[in-house]
Amino acid sequence: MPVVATVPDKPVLEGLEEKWKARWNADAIYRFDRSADRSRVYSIDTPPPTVSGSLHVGHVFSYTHTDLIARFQRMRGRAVFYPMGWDDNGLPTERRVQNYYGVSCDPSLPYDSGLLERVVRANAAGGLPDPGAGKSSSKSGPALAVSRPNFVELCAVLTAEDEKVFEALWRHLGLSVDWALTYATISTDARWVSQRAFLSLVAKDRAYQLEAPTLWDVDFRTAVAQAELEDREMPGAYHRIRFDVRDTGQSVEIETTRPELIPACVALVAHPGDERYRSLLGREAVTPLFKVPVPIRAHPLADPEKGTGVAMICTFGDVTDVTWWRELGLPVRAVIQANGTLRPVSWGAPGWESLDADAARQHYEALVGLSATKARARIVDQLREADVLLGEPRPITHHVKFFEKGDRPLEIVTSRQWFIKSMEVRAQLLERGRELEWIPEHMRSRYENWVNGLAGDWCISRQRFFGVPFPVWYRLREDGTTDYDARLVPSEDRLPIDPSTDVPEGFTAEQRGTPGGFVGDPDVMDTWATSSLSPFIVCGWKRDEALWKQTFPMDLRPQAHDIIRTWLFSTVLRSHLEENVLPWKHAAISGWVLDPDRKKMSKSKGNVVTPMGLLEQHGSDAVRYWAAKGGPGVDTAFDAGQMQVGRRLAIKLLNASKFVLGKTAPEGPLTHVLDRGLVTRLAELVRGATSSFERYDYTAALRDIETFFWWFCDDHIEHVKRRRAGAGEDAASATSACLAALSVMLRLFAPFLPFVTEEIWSWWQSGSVHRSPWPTEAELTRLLGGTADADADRAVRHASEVTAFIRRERSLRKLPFSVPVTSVGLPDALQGDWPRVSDDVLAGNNATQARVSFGAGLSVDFAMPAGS
RNA sequence: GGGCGGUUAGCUCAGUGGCAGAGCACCGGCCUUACACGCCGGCUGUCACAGGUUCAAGUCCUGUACCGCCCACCA
Repeated sequence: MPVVATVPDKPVLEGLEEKWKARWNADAIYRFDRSADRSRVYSIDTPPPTVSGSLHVGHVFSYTHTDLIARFQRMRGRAVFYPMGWDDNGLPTERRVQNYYGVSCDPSLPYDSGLLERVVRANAAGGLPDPGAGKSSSKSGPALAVSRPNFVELCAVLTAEDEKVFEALWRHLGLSVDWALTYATISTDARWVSQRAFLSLVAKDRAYQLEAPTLWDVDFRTAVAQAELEDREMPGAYHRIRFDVRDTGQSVEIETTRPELIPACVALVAHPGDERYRSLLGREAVTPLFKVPVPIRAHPLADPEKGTGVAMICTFGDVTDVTWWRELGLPVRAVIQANGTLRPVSWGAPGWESLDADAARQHYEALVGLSATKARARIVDQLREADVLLGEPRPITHHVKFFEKGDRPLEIVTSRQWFIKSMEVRAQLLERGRELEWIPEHMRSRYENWVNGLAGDWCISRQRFFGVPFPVWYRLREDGTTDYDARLVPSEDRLPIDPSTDVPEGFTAEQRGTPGGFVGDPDVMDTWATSSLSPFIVCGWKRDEALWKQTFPMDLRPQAHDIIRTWLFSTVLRSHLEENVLPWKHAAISGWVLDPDRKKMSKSKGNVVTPMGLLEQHGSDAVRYWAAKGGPGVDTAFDAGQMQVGRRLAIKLLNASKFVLGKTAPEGPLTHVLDRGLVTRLAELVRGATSSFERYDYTAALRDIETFFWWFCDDHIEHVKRRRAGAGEDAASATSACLAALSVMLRLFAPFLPFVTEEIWSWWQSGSVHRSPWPTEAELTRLLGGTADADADRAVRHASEVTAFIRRERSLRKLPFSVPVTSVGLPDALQGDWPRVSDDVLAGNNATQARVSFGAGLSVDFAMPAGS
């Protein structure tokens, strides 16, 4: 049957995105097949981007990688489960909503059902601000205090707008997501899963609440987890300070970078083996200024090399202080409060005993209410006046722990928090990490590094508003204090709840906050406590048993390497604790996009190109081409040049396809050796590309496919085009081979260049190329009569060699193609293949009249133009 | 300080024991009937360094240097 193709006269790339993204949506070609058997399903745990930030070129890069795999698996016949999520939960959204609507959250307020409409209407004028501009664009005037449910409503309204923009970009990029599966981390579903899974952990005693010293951000006024820390280099100074040793007339010197914590000092410590201080152990020192007697103790963590070898233990200056405090059984004498300032204390009262309470009061009065930094400057003056500061402070730079989103160093504040027990399952988590297939393999060590370095259980409570609330209330005693042991939890069918407005079973709303009544847990969960459940959210855990069986454990977790310690780790943990299984088979870790200076592209450097602008400038296929060149886990330079190359490739595909489809000669069996060689080599290409893709090595697949395609255009087409223009058996053979090659190459390119391949496919095929079967060796060898044709493959190589030689000679002699070849000399080795390829090779080189002879090597002569 | 990765052409990179490669850039030529948004060709190397294993090393081993990342490091 002759091919009927509708080929445009001048095919172009412009407009393909608009045309095909609409069609794919209308035809639902990426819809997940709910009837597919588990063995046929390929499920992907897509990273939900933070919608209150901006998508940048790094997202385009890594999400393309996932899409390449999704498209390959789909064409291989898998029912691909490929949802998109939006991370709209957490601090970034909270900040953005506060600024945008001029509101602040007050969890003690009752829900106001009319507030949403009023606030949104008041803000209706003017477009949405730039999502990235959150921090600086705060509204003037006092913030309107709203209840937590109202605040969450506003978050939902604003993030819905952001999500539309994100979705439009992903569609334009050609991600083959099933948009019917989209989820959001603050959605009812996600809150249900978070609360249900949390209650499950509590029931299994895998989660607990504890009042303990916790890493604390004084600006956000919330606890933070180990995974959210980062170290920053800060200027600081060593202050050498003299403490008197009680009853001896001796003194001892310490060095500290935080002299403002002297009022919080509870002990001094030295190494047990440090001879210099052995005689002091067991004695008491007296803190300067505040005259508090503190014990001098020994602990192996005290480093004789640091400072004077004696350290001041404060509650709490750093995590080592916490260790010392706990292991030495020391009292708490906390001065830093939640907002980072020094709180008032009663000198002389229990716990604040002083040998000179008046002096302590007087010195401390000047410090109360000051931030740590200001208090430090003040106390240095006091120490100097008291003549206990030895020498001047010695400036140093040191590393200080920060909340990754914070602006001031973390403090350690005692507070009541929820924790998930991760320490006790550390060994099993390491085992899970070994079970997981990492792409690339070496990323596993990042995970092991992190698990081995865990310092404590995972603190999941945050003193914020926008997030999933803890579904817990507490009884109030008759004296009005909270009885944290008398926990009230809702029945499962009420989830999700908000304990700040919902009422526990058996109570009335009036009993909230009253003696004998109840109070809701004020906190929300860490955003990772929800994100870690993404497989549970998308796969229908405890809500859709059929879907769960069909999709979980998932096949692929794609993500970047910087969140191995957070998202990947926490997901493995939750899946292990809840289902006792690894959440996915493979983890594909993408690299970063680097700017030409080899630095990670970041907004602050002002070098981020807007993704939509990029797609519009180069075309989505071209940008995808560049992205596909970056292998898994490989940081890749932003390179507009590669996008240009991708664009040219797409254009070349249009033109080559136009040529192949332009002649509708009858098809016939593959009689000609060059056609048989083409198909043989094609089968080899398919084998290699398939195996590369199966190993998630899409980069190698693309390279091989592309190389083949250019050879097809440059050599094969040039050889056969004249034969194909003729008639008869050999013309039919050429037509058949070219059509087969085109069909195969379009399908091979389809994951990389979904728009241009779909466009060309539509010229002559029905249905979507993205739903067509991935090519197989078998379909090609069938054309050859059952087996690959090694002789033909060799003949093809010889043909290309001769052509390359003639072209080189023509070029070196600067002769146009119109000057015909008069004679060709060939090595004897070619005698066997030559008769079968000579017509095509000679025709392709304007050499049809040339004399051919055999001898030692290659030679060629041209009809020299007159005058040369 | 611990761990991981990298170092190959001017640039970006591939190369998984067997003749050092691709694209870009640069230079030269060509409108040959799909494509001038094209085609053909050319130039370009201390494979970071030092040692070792091997018939054979860019590739495997040991060490060094530098770059990047992860983790730890607040007295």
